[in-house]
This record gives sequence, structure tokens and C-alpha cells, in this order.
Amino acid sequence: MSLHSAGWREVSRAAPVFAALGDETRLALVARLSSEGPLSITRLTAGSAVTRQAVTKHLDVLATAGLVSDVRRGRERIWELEPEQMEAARIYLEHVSKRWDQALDRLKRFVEE
Amino acid sequence: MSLHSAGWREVSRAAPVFAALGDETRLALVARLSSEGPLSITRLTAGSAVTRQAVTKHLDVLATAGLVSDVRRGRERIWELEPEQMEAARIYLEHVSKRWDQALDRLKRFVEE
DNA sequence: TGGATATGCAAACTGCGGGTTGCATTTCCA
DNA sequence: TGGAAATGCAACCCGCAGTTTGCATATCCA
Repeated sequence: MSLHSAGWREVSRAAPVFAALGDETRLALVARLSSEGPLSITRLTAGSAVTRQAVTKHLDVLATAGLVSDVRRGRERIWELEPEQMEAARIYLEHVSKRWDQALDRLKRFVEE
Repeated sequence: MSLHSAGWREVSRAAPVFAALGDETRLALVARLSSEGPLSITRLTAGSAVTRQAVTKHLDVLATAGLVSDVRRGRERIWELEPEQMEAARIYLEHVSKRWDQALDRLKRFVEE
């Protein structure tokens, strides 16, 4: 069994997205953007426990993972959700669950015969 | 807007699961367990790029997140997937996407009137 | 029973992630 | 036009995650 089996390509695609979502502060930012719509850095900071600089860094991480994008409007920078990667991650989890069920099925049949 | 809004409780529940999935080595372990069924540490190590010790630690992280569980069988330790938390994470992503769509709807109506 | 196999335990290293502080820059508006 | 507001940039700090190496322990089997 080499490194190239078990869908390594998919793994290296999905992992960064999960990593980006795997921080409380960042996941909270995503949650706020999803429920309140596009927001500026300052407004996002006002609802967070950390500094504006920290929020900015977290937004950069989320952007690198393709989860958010920004638009400049005057002197402020508006951030909004970009749900495609999140959807991809969701589908990935779905497939993993499905394969697991199939694996259990095979195992069950194998034991029973 | 305080820290307690936007479903902070849910966030602190989901984040650790995403964090556990956010490492390539760990996600690869999950992928292999899902496609090949329950496996021992040695067999999992044989398909990985890192040491057995590293694999063990990663499995511990996944177990803490509730994503895997282990059973002793003789001298070996068999690990298998525990898809509940993964399913919860999947549903979480689904809800975030849905709320985002609704937020966009509200925004659209607001702009149009 | 003894060697081989599978795992556990512990110490150590290193890089980077999450955070802050301080100051510069751009944009708005009275 | 000048101060306030929103953001950018850069340096710095600290802890811990990810990994390895070395040795101890448990279990199987010829």
C-alpha cells in the first residue's frame, strides 16, 4: 500500500480547508459571515475576542483556503463567504462516510460466510 | 455583538473535529480506514510516510476528536472509524452554507427596495 | 522457552501558528 | 484642510504540534 492510494490527491486538497476551519476564532468568523452577511474587518473584530491584526491574519488564512474573499469599498475592506470549498469539504466527508459503510458491509459478509 | 452570539457553542464543538481532519497525515489515515476498514497501527504505518510513533500520536488526536476508536486484539490494536462526529461536522457545514444563502437573499432584497 | 512481532513510554528537537504592539498609510468628512 | 476612522506593514514573542530516536513491555508461535 503506497502513499498514492486511498485518494492522496483528494486528501491534500481537502486538508487545508479543514485546517482553516479547525480554529475556533476562524470558525467563529465564518459563522458570523454566514449569518450576518458581508462585514468589514473592524466590525468582525468588534465581535471577536482578539485584536484586529489577529482577525486580519485569520481572514488571510481563510482566503488562502478559498473560504472567503474580500472587496475594497472606500477605506474599508469587506469580507464575504465563498462557499464552494466548504461545499467540497462537505461532499468529501459524505464520501468518506459512505466508503466506511461499504467497508463495514464487506467485513460483515466476510465474517458471515 | 458579543462573543456569545452566532452559535459560539456550536463553533467550539465543531472546531476540534475540523482541526483533527486538518492535517494531511491524519486525513490520509481517515481515508484509509474508510476504504480498507479496521486496521492495526503497524498496517496503517506501512501505508504512511511517517514513523509508527507519529501514526500513534495522530490516532490519539483523532480519537480525542471522537473520529476513531480502538480495540485490542491480542498484541495488536485495531483502529476503526467512528463516523458520528464526522457526520456532525458535515451537517455543520451544511447549515453554514444555508445561512449564507439566506443572508445573501436578505441583502438582495434590501438592495432592491 | 526464546526469538520475532506489535505496541507503549519518554525525552528531545524544530518550525510554525496564533497573538500582540507600534507605527505608517489611505480615506472620509465637518 | 485637518483630524478621525479603517486598514496595512513589520517585528517580535511564546507555546505547542508534528516528528524522530531509543528503549521497555507484552504477546505470539515454532
